Amino acid sequence: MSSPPRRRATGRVTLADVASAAGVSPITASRALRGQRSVDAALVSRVQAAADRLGYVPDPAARALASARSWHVAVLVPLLSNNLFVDLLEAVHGALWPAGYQTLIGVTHYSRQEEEHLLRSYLAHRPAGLLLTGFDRSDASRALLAASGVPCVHLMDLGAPDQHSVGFSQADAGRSITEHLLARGRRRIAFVAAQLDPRVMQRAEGYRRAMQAAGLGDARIEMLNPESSSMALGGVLFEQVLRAHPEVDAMFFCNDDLAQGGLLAALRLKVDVPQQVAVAGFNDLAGSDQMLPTLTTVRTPRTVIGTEAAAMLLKLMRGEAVPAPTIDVGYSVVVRGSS
Amino acid sequence: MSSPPRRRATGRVTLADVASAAGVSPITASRALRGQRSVDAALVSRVQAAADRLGYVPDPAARALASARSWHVAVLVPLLSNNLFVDLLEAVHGALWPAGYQTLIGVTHYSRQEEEHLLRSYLAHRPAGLLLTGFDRSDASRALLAASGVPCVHLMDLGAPDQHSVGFSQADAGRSITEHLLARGRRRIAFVAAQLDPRVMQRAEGYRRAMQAAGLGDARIEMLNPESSSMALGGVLFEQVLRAHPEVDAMFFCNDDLAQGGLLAALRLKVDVPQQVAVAGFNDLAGSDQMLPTLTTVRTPRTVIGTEAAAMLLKLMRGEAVPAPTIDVGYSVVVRGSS
DNA sequence: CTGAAAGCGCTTACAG
DNA sequence: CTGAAAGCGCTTACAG
Repeated sequence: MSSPPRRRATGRVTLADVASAAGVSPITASRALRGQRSVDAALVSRVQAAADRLGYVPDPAARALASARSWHVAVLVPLLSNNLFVDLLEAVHGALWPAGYQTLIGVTHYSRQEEEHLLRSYLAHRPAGLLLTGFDRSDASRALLAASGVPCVHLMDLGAPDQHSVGFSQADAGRSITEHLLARGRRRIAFVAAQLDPRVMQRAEGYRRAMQAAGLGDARIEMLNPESSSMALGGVLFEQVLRAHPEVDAMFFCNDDLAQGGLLAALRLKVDVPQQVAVAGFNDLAGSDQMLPTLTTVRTPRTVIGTEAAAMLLKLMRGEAVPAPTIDVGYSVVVRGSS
Repeated sequence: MSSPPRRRATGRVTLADVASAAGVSPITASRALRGQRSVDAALVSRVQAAADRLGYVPDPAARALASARSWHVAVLVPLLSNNLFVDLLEAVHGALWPAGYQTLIGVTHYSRQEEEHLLRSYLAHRPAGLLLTGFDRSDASRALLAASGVPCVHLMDLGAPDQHSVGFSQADAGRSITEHLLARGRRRIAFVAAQLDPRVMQRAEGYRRAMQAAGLGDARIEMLNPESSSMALGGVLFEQVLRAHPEVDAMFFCNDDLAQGGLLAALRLKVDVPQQVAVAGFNDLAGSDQMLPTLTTVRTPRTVIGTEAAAMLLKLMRGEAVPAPTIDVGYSVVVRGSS
């Protein structure tokens, strides 16, 4: 005497339901729905119709388990409170979603440890791909990545040819905006920075190179503050620089939020910008074109970075070849009223 | 003659590996790892040790498939480019992550259709819970939600008692800030808005009630623009209002980014704030305390909303009772230099 | 081009 | 308190 089958029905419309409604086997239904060739066109449309009629939605968990892969792409960014990364994420999502991938967002707060923790967790989900900001990570993170074999593209910065990356040279950009200030006749140029993450320090390096090349290596003034970047901090630093170095005739802030804060502090203190001191920022964030005076800055093409990185990752996930491991999207100096 | 078993090994350390290493059955290992009572303490530590030694990471897909539930919580917000929602997300994530849940972020761009699409997709993943912004959604979305039975908490706004929500009265907040301007002696108060989403329109309603109550119902001036909110648009609207209604002595902008743009336009146009026209915003976004003059606004406690909503959802997901379906976290009027 | 069988890695539902 | 069996819903690998 056999007992009745123990069922654990979830009420879900399954592939088997679709298959029997269409009068084919589950495998054929699966292949038809996934658009695999080698299925008769007539069958495909019959399966498609049955799926539509029944309101079939594939179960991602079952799919992931059976195929040992998923349609998740994890994107790790340092912060969400900087619009830069939001723009990046929107672009990534906009490119990945139509291709059927789901974007998982992780925030590292510029911490190697948090990144490692997130990586471990996301990797357990067998993501189809990974998008990481920059190259600064722990050895353990690197090992996890290598062991996972998950395709990975790095954002914002340019890496060695053995790694995939889409970005631009942060150092060159820092050099260019400094050269712009030099070309405007400024000599006592201060570099003012917060956060001090690796990309900020590369901009610092660019600043140093430009000053050196102009024979002003000795005149370098750097105000480096490890706190997180904000308009309020920008105002504070603006004052500090002027107090410590009244001779300063220009300030290059490592990020626009600092620069905007600096510009507002200048208004408050009635420091004439750009007459007394020119001001430049970095990233061209929202509002920079609205300031008084409008802010000279470096426009960083994060939307392009997001789109191109997603496209590269899509290729890698499909096992296709990518033309080049590194895409340099460049940057541009936007000259406005503050310099 | 039986053929060899067909294996599809993924190289993963599985629960079975842990179990055999610990000398117990997979079920016992599973229970031990999940911290279920009814497992001998000695066994628990043996299993734990084996898991640690082998570097076992549970497979979320297998877990989701077997248990018909997941550890995903989907959060749908209108935008990421408004810091308000970023703060909200950080708070939600901060409360959910330690509890073992993974936050999936979806962006609706204030579109009912996009929300419906996202909902359909996320629901296929059997999320453990859902966090939605506001109450404005399509009938199809409502039906999907109801049919899914997934616990759901609504953010930012207060709903009917049959729905779970954490927020505050947008209308009351709009009324309060208008009353503040009235108390300062302003009479020709303009309401200036963009985006025009439901919460903005509730603030408009609060403005109207306050004006009505002050006997100024006829003096209402409303500048409603459906474009998305930005500092640049705030500047444009500031000018438009002044041109169309030179008698205006105060402007209540529905969001701080607009108000900041208005303040900068005032500087540009040399309109004296607050002497000639007072300015108020909404949300107390980054930079509002840095403007010249500093911006009077409504501080909205989005971090509290995120934390409380996550806590409520956690209870619902565990099947626990919640004290009340609605939590009103309130708001406060922050009076600064612009009014 | 199509399908019967087996398996992915876990947990539920029954037993004892 | 512990376990053998079955099942979750899909896809891979092998046949034909």
